[in-house]
Amino acid sequence: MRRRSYVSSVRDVAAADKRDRVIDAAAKSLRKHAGIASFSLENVAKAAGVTRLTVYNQFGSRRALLEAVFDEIARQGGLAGIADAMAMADPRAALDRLIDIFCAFWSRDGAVGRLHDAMATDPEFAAALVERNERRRKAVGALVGRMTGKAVSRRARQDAVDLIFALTSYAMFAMLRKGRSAGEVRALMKSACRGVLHSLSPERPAADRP
Amino acid sequence: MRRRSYVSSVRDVAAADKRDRVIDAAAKSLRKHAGIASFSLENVAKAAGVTRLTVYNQFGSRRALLEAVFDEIARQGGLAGIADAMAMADPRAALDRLIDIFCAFWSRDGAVGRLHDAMATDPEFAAALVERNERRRKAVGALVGRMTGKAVSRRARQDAVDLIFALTSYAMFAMLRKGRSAGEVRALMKSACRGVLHSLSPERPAADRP
DNA sequence: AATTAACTATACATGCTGTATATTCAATTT
DNA sequence: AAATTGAATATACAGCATGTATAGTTAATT
Repeated sequence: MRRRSYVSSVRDVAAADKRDRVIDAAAKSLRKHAGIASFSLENVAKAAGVTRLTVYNQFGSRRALLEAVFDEIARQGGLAGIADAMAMADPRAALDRLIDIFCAFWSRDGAVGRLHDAMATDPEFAAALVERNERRRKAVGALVGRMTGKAVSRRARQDAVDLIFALTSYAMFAMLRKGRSAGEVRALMKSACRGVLHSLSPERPAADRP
Repeated sequence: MRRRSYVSSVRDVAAADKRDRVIDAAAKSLRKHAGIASFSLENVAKAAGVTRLTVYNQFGSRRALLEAVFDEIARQGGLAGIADAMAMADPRAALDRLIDIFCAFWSRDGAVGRLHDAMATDPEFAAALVERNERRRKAVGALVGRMTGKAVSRRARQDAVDLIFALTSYAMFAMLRKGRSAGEVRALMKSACRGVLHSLSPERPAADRP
């Protein structure tokens, strides 16, 4: 029974500190090991110098820890620049900027790839990441909307948005990464997106029409 | 010690039969359950009416069973048409045909998606599937080669091949599937691939050049 | 000085993969 | 017909994972 309340201070700081240590250890483990399969709370706890139970006290579940790791990486990850990009006058330049931002994010930390792998085994975690990706989808949708006049059908616009969303996904980044520098991947992504937009634009030259 | 040899007949037939039953049960389990996480040899064995040990006797490991399921689906999957497609005179038409074939394959059996999910947790299984996908990569490479003259740089050709390979992957199919019929996905994939090839072709109109 | 809350130690339930051993039993071989 | 073979079984075990439960420790707060 709780009769006194006991709020904050040194206690909370120490807990937050330990929490950070656990997240760090988890990220390091994801970065180090080859597959998500070898990621376990046991190893993370050991690496962080705490008990496995402490991890449960802090995060509640494996899934919650993974989400915390993702959010921490996202927090440090330069995604703040998105607002600036969206504020640019030219929507095409803004899309290029978005691609820069997300490619930097995808390549920033190797743990990101493993977190995407975790989507395969944990549907609820997958839903959590999908939800976080909606921000990108919305951004792409807004930019495509600004680029296309009313001559373009709703359907064609939706196709373009979905295509660009897929082209700028982590899955696509990972597929194109093999044999390329990060810069080359960025350039290729931009080129591919331009191609999508090109086939959409009403002022395309006659030679392009079917 | 073996002193007599004892070859084939009713025994082998029964074993092959049971093997098929196990593969069927595994495919059904993959189709039914939401995630690859709930796929276990225990459940498969139970569903197939055999012991878990029988599964091990037949396949040796969880991974080998998954590979067997994939190969069985591929065997029934209409991939035989690839040779015909490659024999077509027009490489662009051939690519369209390839996209039809692979989209049909991706959508044929829901288990295919779960098998791709299994790549995340089992690197060796992932390698096995990647190896099976090389056939598609080679086909795309050959078609792009036939489409491009020597005016196109090796690098640009490689970019096009990788982009089309990625655009025709299961991952892309799955991403575009949401909110679309299989036919719409096919059409969208074809359109996207045409866009890639378009930006590559030397006889493109002046308006397209940077 | 009493109380609170985070952390720990330990144990347990459950489920998975993979290996080992002994046994059953129908099909084959001699 | 009798001996032999081999797939399938029954049963057990080791190892590792997640998640839960209980009781104890310790330092900050009231």
